[in-house]
Amino acid sequence: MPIIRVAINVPVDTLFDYLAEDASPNDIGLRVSVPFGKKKMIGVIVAISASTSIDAEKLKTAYCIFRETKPLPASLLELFQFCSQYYHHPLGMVILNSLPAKMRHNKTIQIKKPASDQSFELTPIGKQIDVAVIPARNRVARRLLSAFLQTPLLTETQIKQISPRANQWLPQWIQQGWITVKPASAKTTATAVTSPPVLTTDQEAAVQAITSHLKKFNCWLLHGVTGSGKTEVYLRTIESVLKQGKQTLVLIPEISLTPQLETIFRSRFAATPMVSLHSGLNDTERLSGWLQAQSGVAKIILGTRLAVFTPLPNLGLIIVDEEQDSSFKQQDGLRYSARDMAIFRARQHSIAVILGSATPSLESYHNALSGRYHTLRLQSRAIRNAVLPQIHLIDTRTSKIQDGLTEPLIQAIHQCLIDKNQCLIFINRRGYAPVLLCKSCGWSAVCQRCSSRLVVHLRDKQLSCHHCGHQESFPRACPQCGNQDLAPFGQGTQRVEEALAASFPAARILRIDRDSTRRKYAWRDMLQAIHKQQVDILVGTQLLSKGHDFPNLSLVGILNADSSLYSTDFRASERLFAQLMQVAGRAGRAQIAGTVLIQTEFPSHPLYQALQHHDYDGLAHILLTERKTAEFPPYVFQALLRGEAHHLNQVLDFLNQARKLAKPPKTVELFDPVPAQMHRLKGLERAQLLIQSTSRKQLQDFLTKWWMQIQVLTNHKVRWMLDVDPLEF
DNA sequence: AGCACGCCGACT
DNA sequence: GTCGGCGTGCTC
Repeated sequence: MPIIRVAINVPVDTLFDYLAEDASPNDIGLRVSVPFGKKKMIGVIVAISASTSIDAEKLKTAYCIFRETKPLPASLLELFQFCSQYYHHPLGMVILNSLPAKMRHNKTIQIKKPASDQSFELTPIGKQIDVAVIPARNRVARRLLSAFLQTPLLTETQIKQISPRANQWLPQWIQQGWITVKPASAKTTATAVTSPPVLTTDQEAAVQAITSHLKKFNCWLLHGVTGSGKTEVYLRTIESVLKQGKQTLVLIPEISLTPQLETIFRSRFAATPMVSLHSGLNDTERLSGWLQAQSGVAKIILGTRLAVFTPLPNLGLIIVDEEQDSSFKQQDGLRYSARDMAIFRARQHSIAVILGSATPSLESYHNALSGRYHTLRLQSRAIRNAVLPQIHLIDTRTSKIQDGLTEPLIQAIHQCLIDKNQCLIFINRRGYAPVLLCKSCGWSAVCQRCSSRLVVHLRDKQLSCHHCGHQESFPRACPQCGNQDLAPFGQGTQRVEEALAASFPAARILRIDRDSTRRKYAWRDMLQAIHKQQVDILVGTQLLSKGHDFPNLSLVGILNADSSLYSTDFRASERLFAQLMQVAGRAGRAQIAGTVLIQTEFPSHPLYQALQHHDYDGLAHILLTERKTAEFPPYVFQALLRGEAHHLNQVLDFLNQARKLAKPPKTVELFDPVPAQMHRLKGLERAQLLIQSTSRKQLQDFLTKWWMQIQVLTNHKVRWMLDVDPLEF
């Protein structure tokens, strides 16, 4: 009887062998129901074999193989294998976590017939029905009828958008003669197809370059400022891939931007089946999208990072939009980078992958400089000939600050309100560890060993390096200028909103952050309010920097950006620049010339200088030089051994034990265990140990051996894991 | 991850 | 005597 080798969602990196009477090599990649301990589990068949090393009495028989869906293709299993090895995460967990929830249930999948997407039209009888006829408690029915009364012709998709259960009323209404069914072909008249714009020279060149090399692996770094028309390049390349009958995978960051891009894509490719896979979907919707992708029906797959693991039988192109965005790296469990997995997939299939960004990650930029990636630049703003925003710096050492706002900024807001334009106040309120800073010359305390910034520990008047563990005591005065007024840096920003309200009592102020957008339709409602000009001043944090066009926005004010300038995280400057570029891009996209005002204590800092001149390359070179001398990525490859337990000492002990076990080659360097930046999280103390090497291969080989050694060192008090290419420390 | 096994202390 | 605490080890 054949033996199947099954990957199961358990935290042990082993495959489990089972007897399966009816198994054949065609079943590799299918789901299988198996007995596991006392439980019934679902797994995925990854291999088939005639023999096994497992004792005959231990070997059990699989319950059944689920054959109602197509198996996962071999290339996808290969991707999982790579992912499991590279990130040191059990294969079964990698595979099963990538599947839609319904595929993880130990049940057969009910494949519903594909939606015909027929339309329904209100009849003359229907037009005379008053909404009040429907009992008020049938809220969905009322909404549906009012929708019909507004637009007499609705497609099934549109009806589903009103409510997933809205279609339950359709048969009844057809019987009552309120509505009639229209065949699907009638639909195209309802959606207007937008005519593509004329390409700029840069766009033309980019499209030309990519489309003429679609059938071999190439990584294209599409580098263009906000508004330079990256989306149009995506659309043209996709068009070319569609002509070959192939699928395109489009990965986007984890933000509320999905619907916007989806709308653009749908209106351009109205006749093309497209699915979008993001966290807003319920289990049924996700499964349906996934199945359409897997069957090859869906030609465009738009999704967030998890979508990189979707089976795509006919993949022709991958696009990673906003490639520098940190949400492409998962921050718990399997800590994979969807961007890097996308590149691996493109290489597997010998196809093109486009990394799009206005401010590429230094890793990608470095790869482009070294020739591993090809750069495509989009220089000019393509949209309506809009000009780049004017960026001005307000020196907070000379301008008086009141409740976080300077006089010039208040003046500018005032003028903006008079002109009946909208303004955005961007508050950078990320909680960074305090660093020691000289307010007169800008000197900050850095570690001699790794030039990472030292963190202030006020209790014992010590400075410590969260990279290598080095400790030293407070200096009495600034070693650079002798100033004795050294203070921990980083202030709260709570009072800014109140101050704004006090200064502009007549203005309508809207605060946008995690809390205020938590409610389901909050974000959508807010956007509508902004577009209808019901808001004068927007106050926001990180969330606001991305994506959306605010056509009436003419002023952007940026507060408290300096704290990231002196962060202990070596990537903070890179992130700040990307974020400020994005926020600045919000201003003056349409007819209005935008102005950006940045309040800072350090107006001559290279980052602000680069920002003012829209000079990404200038800053990138400075930052890369810093990274090179400090031996930080992209010049070295890193991994973290992370541990968490109830007491910090348990974690540190564990990390020290692990460190003792390690026999690293010369090229691999291990640092001392240090507490994590967020060292208390959910009641657990977290610490980590940095491993770094100039050779990715040697780092990997070392990690693989070390991982097995650590596993023997079983310590149930400490939960641990490896984080390869970490972004957060 | 679950779950069972097993070895110790505090109870009716 | 046994109930249950969680440290340890296994799951094909």
